[in-house]
Amino acid sequence: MDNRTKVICVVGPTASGKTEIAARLARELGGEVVGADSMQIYRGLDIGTAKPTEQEMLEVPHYMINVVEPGERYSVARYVSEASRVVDEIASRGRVPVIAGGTGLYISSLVRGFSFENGEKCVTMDEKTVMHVRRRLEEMYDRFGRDRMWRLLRQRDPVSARGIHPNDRKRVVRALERSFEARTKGEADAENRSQQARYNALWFGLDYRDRALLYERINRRVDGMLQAGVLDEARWLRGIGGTAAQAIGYKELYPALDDPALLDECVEVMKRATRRYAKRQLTWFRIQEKVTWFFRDETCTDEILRVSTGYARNFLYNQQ
RNA sequence: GCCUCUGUAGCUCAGUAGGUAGAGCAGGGGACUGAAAAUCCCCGUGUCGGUGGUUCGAUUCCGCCCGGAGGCA
Repeated sequence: MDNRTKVICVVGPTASGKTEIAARLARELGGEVVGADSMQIYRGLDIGTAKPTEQEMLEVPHYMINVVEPGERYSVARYVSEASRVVDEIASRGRVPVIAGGTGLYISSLVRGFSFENGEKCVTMDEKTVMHVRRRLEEMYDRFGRDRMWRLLRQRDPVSARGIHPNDRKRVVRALERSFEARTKGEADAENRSQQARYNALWFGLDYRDRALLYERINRRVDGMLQAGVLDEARWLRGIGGTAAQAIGYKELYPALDDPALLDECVEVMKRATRRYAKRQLTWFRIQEKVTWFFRDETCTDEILRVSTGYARNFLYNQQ
């Protein structure tokens, strides 16, 4: 008997219509939406991250959106701990958690219940120390070169080294950081992998059979963001930084803030970055999760809702 | 109408002193466990405009035809 909490997940690339489908699906099922988007987490990044509208959020409760200030650092670890509390709370009221978002790492980690704790009696570095060690390791990487750093990693944490390319500075550095803590990254990963997922999830995915149509939608959406005033958001965000500064749709526009003649070029770069991101999202969901896909150029929204609601009801009430 | 240049990958172009071709961009596939909208890895066959000719062999040389650009009238 499986008594894990049941959740519905709605995933897909940007501009595939997750927001609308998730909200309507939640309404049909008597559910509430939990966002799984690393950038919609931030307050103030509204236009560029295509957040649900006020109206949509009034019609059905939304969580994990607008929860931190842009200057703050955020992470999967924090997301999993905060979002799982929200999911449990929704379920405890007898409502259905509908987790929707495009950040694969966040949603997968939440559903599987990855633990990022290091164990109670273990040595865990505090925030300041971590950042200091990280900076030192980055300097070393640049000075001594990727091969020496990768070999060092292999020595300290062979399991992680096997899965990390020497060119991937970010991961080599992160794994080395962990190698100074009690459990290495490799050990922690293996432990997480061996556990059963925390939630019993039914996955729905949105995509286009014809990739070109998705890309057209992305291009049009970017044009729409410009009209809606992303440039102002970019101007405001530029002075803030933090994890939010990584968001697509702002950093690409910075050059145009100083020289408006560069706008067209910046917009092209922004569109391309968004297209590539969409492709990465698809790769993640196709491979990492067992998703039931709906193709938006094949099935209309109402039909998708009708079918997915049916599957979801069966999953929630008739199984086991 | 005449002269010159030009037609090669989705786009911009390189190249073969005749042995069926390669870069950049676009694009495709993949990895991913405390930064993830981040970070990283892999992937280049296309009637070389069409059609005749020379040749063992033509995308490459020659003729004609069809596009495109410029110049002269």
